[in-house]
Parts: sequence; C-alpha cells; structure tokens
Amino acid sequence: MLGAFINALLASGRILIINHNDLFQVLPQNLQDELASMGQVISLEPGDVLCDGSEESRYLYFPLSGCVSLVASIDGHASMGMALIGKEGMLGATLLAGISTVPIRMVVQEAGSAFRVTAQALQRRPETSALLSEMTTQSMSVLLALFANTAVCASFHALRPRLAKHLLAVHDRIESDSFHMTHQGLADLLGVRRSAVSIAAHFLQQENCIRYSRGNITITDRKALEANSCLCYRAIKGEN
Amino acid sequence: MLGAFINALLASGRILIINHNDLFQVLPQNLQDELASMGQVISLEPGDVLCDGSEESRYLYFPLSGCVSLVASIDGHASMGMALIGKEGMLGATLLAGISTVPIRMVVQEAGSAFRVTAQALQRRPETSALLSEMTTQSMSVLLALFANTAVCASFHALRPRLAKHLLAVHDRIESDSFHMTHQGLADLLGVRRSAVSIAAHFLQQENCIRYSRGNITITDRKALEANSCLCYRAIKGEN
DNA sequence: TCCTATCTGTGCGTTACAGCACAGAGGTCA
DNA sequence: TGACCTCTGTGCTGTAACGCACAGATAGGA
Repeated sequence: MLGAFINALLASGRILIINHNDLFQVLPQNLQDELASMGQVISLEPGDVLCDGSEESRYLYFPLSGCVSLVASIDGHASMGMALIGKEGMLGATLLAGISTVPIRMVVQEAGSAFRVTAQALQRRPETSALLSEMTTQSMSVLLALFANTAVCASFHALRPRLAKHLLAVHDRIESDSFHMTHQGLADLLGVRRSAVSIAAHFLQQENCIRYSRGNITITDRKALEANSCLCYRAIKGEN
Repeated sequence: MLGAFINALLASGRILIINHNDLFQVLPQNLQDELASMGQVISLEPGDVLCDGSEESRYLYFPLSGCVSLVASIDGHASMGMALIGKEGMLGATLLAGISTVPIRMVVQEAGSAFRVTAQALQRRPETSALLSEMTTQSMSVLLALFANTAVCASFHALRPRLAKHLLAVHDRIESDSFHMTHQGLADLLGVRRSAVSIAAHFLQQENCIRYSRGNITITDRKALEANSCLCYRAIKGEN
C-alpha cells in the first residue's frame, strides 16, 4: 500500500523519490528523469520473493527503503543468506547472464519500496544501456566480495559475532532502531539452528546491545553491538 | 619454462593454442586470431599469485591448462578457497570494477599455462570490447554461483564430502589422474585443520577412491570418489 | 475470555572439528 | 650414510553447534 502511494506521487511528478537509492543520486538529473519514466516504484513486503533463482530475472530493482537478502540454498532445503541489499545497492544484475543452477533467491527482509525497471527497457537507449552495463559490473563485483566474506566469516567466526554483524547490517539499511525478525528468521539467514540463535541473542540482550520480544528487535546500543560483532562488519562497510 | 616453449610456438604462428580455453573455442576464427595477437601465453607454476586482491587486476587470464583457485581471506590470515578455475573459465574480470576491500587472491594450484591480455587492449576495438563485457558478465555470474555454493556447502556439509568434491574439481581441470597437493594445501583451501584433512583423506584412501603419498595424490576410482562427494559437485558441474 | 499459534528459553546427549602435540615415515641433500 | 626437512598418522581435550524435545510466555483471534 505504501508502494501504491509512492507510485501515485511519482506519477504525479511531484517527487522524484527514486533518487533515494544511492546509485541514482550520483546520476545527472536528466538521466534520473529518463530512468524514472522507464519503470515504477513497487512496495516491498517482508517475505516477498523478487526472484526465486530458477527463472531469469526480468527486472532490476533499486531499493529505496527496507532491505532484501540474497539467499543461496543447496540440497533443496539447506540455505543461507549471502548478502543484504538496501538502498545502497541494486538487485537483479546477478542473473542477467543467465539462469544459475545454484538458486539464489531475493527475499524481502524489511518492508520498504523499490524502483523497478526491466533490463530490456534500459537496453533500448545507448545512454541507459551503457549505464546498465556499468552498474551491472559494479554490482556483481560488490556481491562477489560480500559472498566471499559471508563464506569465510561463516566458516571461521562464532555465531554470536555473526549475529551481531547481521543485525548491524539490517540496522544500516533501515530508518528505525526497531525491526521485525524472529530468531527462526535469523537462523535461516545465518544457516544455524533456531536455538543457537536464541542463545546468542539472549547474550546480546544481557549485554544491553539489543532488546527483543516475539519477533520485534530493537538496537539499544549500537556501539556495544559493534563491539560484539566480528571485524568483518567494518571490513565490508566500505564495500557498498 | 613450459610457458616460454608454448609462447615460442605461438609466436611462430604454427599453433593457435589459446583455443584450448573453452571460452575461445566458440569464437569465430578471425576473432581468435585477433585476440591471440593482443596478448601472450604465460606459464602457471603452483603457488604463483596472479593477483593478490589488493591491487587492481590489469590482466585477464584464460587458463589453457592447470588450475587456479580464488582464495578469500579475513582478519589477515583465515582464508578459504572460493572457486577453482581451469580452461573452462577466465580470471580477472572480478576485479575490473575496482579494488575489493575483501581481498580475493588468485593462486595457481596446478601447473599449466594461460593466455594473458590486458583489459585495456581489449577495450581498444569495438568487437573485442563487446566481447570483453559479455565475458565479464558471464564470468562474474558463474563466480557468484560458485561462491554461493562454496559458502553453503562449507556450512552444511561435512569435511569428507567437501574434500571429495574438491579433488573432483581439480581432476576435472587437469589432464592427468595425479597431481601435487599436500594435506596442508587442501586444508587451507577448505578452511579446516590439516589433521582433519588427513583423517578425511585417509578414509578416502581406504575406500580406494584415491592414493596419496607425500603430496602426490592420484584419483584411482573416480566413480567411488563421486559417491563420497556431496551433491554440490553435480550441481555446480553444469555451472561452468 | 479462552483457545491456539507462534515465539522464546532451556536442557541433554551427540558430533565434528578445533587446537595442540608428537612420533614416524619418506624424500633430499651433504 | 647420515642429517634434515617435509609430510602424514594419531591421540588428546575442549567446545561450538547439532538435533531433538518440551515447557513457558505472549499475542491475536474466536
């Protein structure tokens, strides 16, 4: 519903909200205008699957708020969140080159909105086509670094710092200090048992880093949370 | 020294060995010839670092034989092999878009040779420039799938099947059934202790899948090795 | 208000691997 | 031949997380 509202505003020409995405902000105004006319703003609701990895992604998404996680899975069930993308990035470029046999789903984590445009539309005009290929390369390069970090971090770091890192990553991408996320949801993204997350989260709460209750998590002390996260968090902050 | 020999052959115009790389084989002959004149064949020796991740990769590498692993690291020491690239792929595209703060090194695992060319050279001509961007996108897309698989596999699968998977991946990329690789080397790529690899390798030897001694590994029963590997192996075979 | 589904706390045996240490075996070089 | 180095086997304790199970707490709907 938020999406429809934003869309109406966009259509009315009174607000160019798509420049809420960092990638758009750096573009010249005329290019922003042109892009805005090529796609539309949609709303992102938690659990929405923008692309399930088995089909080719027709759309590019530029989140304006909220965040989306890239979830990789094997054996049909074991899965893990590889990266979290918010308004600092884009989605969909990953699958331009064809369908991957290793399915990577794009799942909305926190509600928000995104500007959506088809790759086809961008390819029609030389300027936007050049822009597309540049953004695509850039975006995939960032994802490679994020994926690699996630892999090594998951192998070497304990759950607690990984949890802290993930919570910080979410916090970076939303406006509020609170968001909705159950222990089970976190466990799925971190690739561990729910009970393990409960223990780690309990500790972070005792340390007054966070407060949570029935799926509502609040970051109460960001500095303390950073102190409990692994060094990866700082390492990848420059990445986006 | 093998590289120099190949290079001499190439220069002599008597052999167009660069089409040993699968990506080249599909190109029209005139484009192959043109590309061949733009770069040179180099030899790959185990341990060679083609790019250490801290500098921008000036070259693109198209392996003709042997294999190269992409190694990601964190905290300065903990590291893990994210993907193995042989003559089915290319290297260097990953870092075209800029320097990554998550360093990914390209380390030669098995001796061989590669065709090397600067991105700059390819960008000079429209045909090769278009080819470059297509190969880049394609290559990064493959890497994303491989990275994701490595991450999830490392999180959910036991060491033994992962070891088997890795040995199969090496076997796929070299001519021989034997290759040089110590338990310590495998441990570094798999992100585990050397002693854990020793135990897993010992088991695979008892199962008559492999034989090894002082760094020389021989695949004696590929089918049996496949039976001991995780399903990931089959999943990613279609990926390259 | 009660019922029910969801979310969280927690316990316990099991397992895989960490982390360390040392011994023995097989090459290599003097 | 002997000294040395590298590679592998193996043993030990410690521990993080698995896998499972169940109970208590909370929210939301009937």
